[in-house]
Formats: sequence, C-alpha cells, structure tokens
Amino acid sequence: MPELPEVETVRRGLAPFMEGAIIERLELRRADLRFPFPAGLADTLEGARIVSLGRRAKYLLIDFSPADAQTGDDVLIAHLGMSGSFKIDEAVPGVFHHERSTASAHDHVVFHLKGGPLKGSATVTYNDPRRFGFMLLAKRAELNDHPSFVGMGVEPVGNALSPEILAKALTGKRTPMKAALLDQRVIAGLGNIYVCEALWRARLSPRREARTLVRKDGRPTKRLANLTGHIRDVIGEAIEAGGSSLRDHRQADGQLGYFQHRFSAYDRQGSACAHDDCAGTIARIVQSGRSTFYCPACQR
DNA sequence: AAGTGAACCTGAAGGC
DNA sequence: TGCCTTCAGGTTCACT
Repeated sequence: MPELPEVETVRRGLAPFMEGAIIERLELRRADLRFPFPAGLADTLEGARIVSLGRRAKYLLIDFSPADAQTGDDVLIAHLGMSGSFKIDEAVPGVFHHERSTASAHDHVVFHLKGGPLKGSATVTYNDPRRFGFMLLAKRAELNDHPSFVGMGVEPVGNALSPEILAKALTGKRTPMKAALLDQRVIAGLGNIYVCEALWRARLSPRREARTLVRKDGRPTKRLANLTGHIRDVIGEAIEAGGSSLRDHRQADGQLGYFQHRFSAYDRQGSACAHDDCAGTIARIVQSGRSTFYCPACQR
C-alpha cells in the first residue's frame, strides 16, 4: 500500500489503540514475510508496553519497554511493502460488538493488546498478500545506524527538506528526475504516486536529467526550489486526506483514504492535463521498470 | 560509480 | 467460463 502519507495515516490510526497498551500475545502465523521474523520476536514483545508509534520515511516504528526493563529500549521496525495493511478489532466489555472483521489467509501477524487506552482488549492484525513487507527489531539508541536507515535522505515533511539539500543530492546526477526522486537516499518517503504528482505540479519532465536543476555553483535553480514546495505540499495534502486508497486499501480503522480522487497525473493516462493553460494529454511511459505518468506538453 | 533490470509474491483486470 | 498476459503504492541485488 504505502508511500509516506499512507504509512503516516496507518500510524495515526493505530496510535490511539496501541500507545500505552500491553502486548499480551504476539501471534506469528508463519515464519517469515519478506525476511524471517527475528529470532525471539514474540518472546521479546510479549508483556511489553507500547510507548509510542513513530515513522521514518515508509517505516513504522513501534517503540516499547519490555516488562523486564533491563532489556528495554527495543523498537519494532515494520515496513508494509507493496500490499501490507493493518486493521483493528476492539472488544469493549458490555458492548455488543458485531462485525469483527473477517480473517484472511494473508493475516500474518496478530498483536493481542490489553490495557492503556483500551477499555477491554483489541487485536491489531497485519495483512500482506504479497509479503514484501517485513518486521525487524532494533535498539532505540542504534536506530540511526540500522541498515534500513543508513544513508537515508531527508523527510519531505517538516523543515528538513530544502532546495539546498536537494541541490546537493542532485549535483552531477544524470539520472532522470523520476528515478532521482524515488531514490530514498535523496528524499525518504516518496514513491511512484507522489513523485508523479509533484513533478506534474512543478511542470518538470520526469525524463529530465537531475543535474539540470542545479546551477553550476551548486545552488538550486528556481525550478528546483519550486519543486521542493510542491513536494512538501502534495505530501502534506495527502496526509490530510488520509492517504490514497488504491485497490480497496483502507486505513487501520477501515475508512478509505481519499487522496486518490485528487490525482492529476498518476494513473490518468489518456485524460486531459489538468493545468488550465495546457491542452496536453497525460501519457504513460516506463522508467526503470515502473510506470511514469506525465504531461509531455507542459512538463519540460 | 552510476544506472538499469530482475527478483521477491499474490491477486485483479483485461484480452481472446 | 477459463486461460493467458500484464500490472500493482517497494526494496535489494546482480549485472553493464
């Protein structure tokens, strides 16, 4: 499912149920996802209290303190791959609760929760048909040195992203802008949808060599500064909208995100370019094996 | 070194 | 209906 806005939506959906709760039992229904589960994962998490839910790029970070505080400061790193999702089922005592969601053959991990914000108990189930997702364990203090995060670029939300940072990352790069923005070492969290959308908004061709947006003195061009703003905007708007729901993907509480209704380029090949002053048509091309959607008339 | 393509895996959709 | 091909929001590894 997820690019950064979708993972952030998952984080916000899960946090009210998980933060402060105790993991009574961790149910692993198979031995692996993309990678084998870490040895002793269930033992480490069972009895632990979840302190907070965080996010880095497209990674969900579940921070907890085990009942045995000596071994504390563990973090569960979860990545949703292409098709991962979480769902919540809450059981409140004395309240008739129908509609416990149906089980699926692709429900691979179930967190059985109690306490904290929960009046009764809850389960949080991780479902992932393609199993490109994975879960890893790390120590909180070593998180920045973890292989998943070493060399990772800035977040596109907040103050970290600036035209100067982007200029530095793109200097000398002959790679197309599409590939450059998908590179998590440049900006961490963008994926196929939001790269297409940001380039469309900035009227920049996904085929343009990245280095052409950097001046000879290493300073960002105006167009690069403009792109920076559009990246921040499109990511912010998508988070506000609860992410994009493709192929019936849902937020953790079962609601659909709705940013997909605001796509201007992604998956819109053949339709008219939505820029007022452009008569072009959105095209689909393939770049490094993935679909790119853009308007050849106005994106230069 | 940098850039491209294949691999990982399942399901949905479209063509015939 | 069924069979086949293509494609899907990501990451990583093995090649030029």
